[in-house]
Amino acid sequence: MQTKERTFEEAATLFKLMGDKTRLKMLAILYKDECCVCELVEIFQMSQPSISQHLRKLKNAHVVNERRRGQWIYYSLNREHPFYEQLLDLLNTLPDTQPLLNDLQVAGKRVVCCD
Amino acid sequence: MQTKERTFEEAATLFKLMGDKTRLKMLAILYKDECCVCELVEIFQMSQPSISQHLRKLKNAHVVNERRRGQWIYYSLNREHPFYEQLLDLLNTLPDTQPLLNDLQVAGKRVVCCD
DNA sequence: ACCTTTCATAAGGAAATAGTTATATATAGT
DNA sequence: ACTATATATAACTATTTCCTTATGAAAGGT
Repeated sequence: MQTKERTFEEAATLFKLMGDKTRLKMLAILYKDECCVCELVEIFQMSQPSISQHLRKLKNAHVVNERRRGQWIYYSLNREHPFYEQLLDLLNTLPDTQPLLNDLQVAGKRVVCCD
Repeated sequence: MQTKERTFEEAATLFKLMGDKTRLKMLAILYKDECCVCELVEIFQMSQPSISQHLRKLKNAHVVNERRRGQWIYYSLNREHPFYEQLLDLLNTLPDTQPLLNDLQVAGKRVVCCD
């Protein structure tokens, strides 16, 4: 799975981001589909600021993108990230998070927004 | 690179260990060759307790093995770790650490020990 | 204009982290 | 037995991390 090389600094920064259970699961969820903040709040059952702060860290590292759609701000994996492919490989080794999104849908908590 | 699945907890624990620059570099070094503590102290120019504490964390997570040879205790990657192969893939994307070991050799600081 | 909803940011606190120095333990050599 | 070397552990400190609550800003609906 040889990809581009990088410094220990860069790599450690990325691993540190993935070293938090919440953020890691968050990435696994965004791998399935982009999500807005309130959906993640619902999934994680954590305070909204906490979710926002995790997202900000991921955004600052260019691991995720944000885009506003009306009231909602959607986050998604950044496909332009230099180690995006490698990230996908890692996320593939994690439990499937699709059920979480399905549960959200069933509970009517999935935000539907057509822009 | 599909390997075994694991919980977010397990994965996050491993990534957290790799999220520290010193430990990550340490793993990259052990990927090249087993090392004793004093060699790592020499390479990192850090206090011996600091090195030992990092190694203990890696050992507690079964990422590395230790084995005593006389006065020295050698650490090496644990090939039995459930995600050893994946770890190798990741370490392969990092800068080569062989020069560090060569420098150590040249400086006469490489511990030679035949057991 | 007003109110509601969504999200971000600020401020603060508890816990974890990574380093230090000091000390203890284990092995080797004399 | 004594000394030297290698390593581990304990105790401490400074910094970082992750959460909380409180507040502010942006957009939408009436």
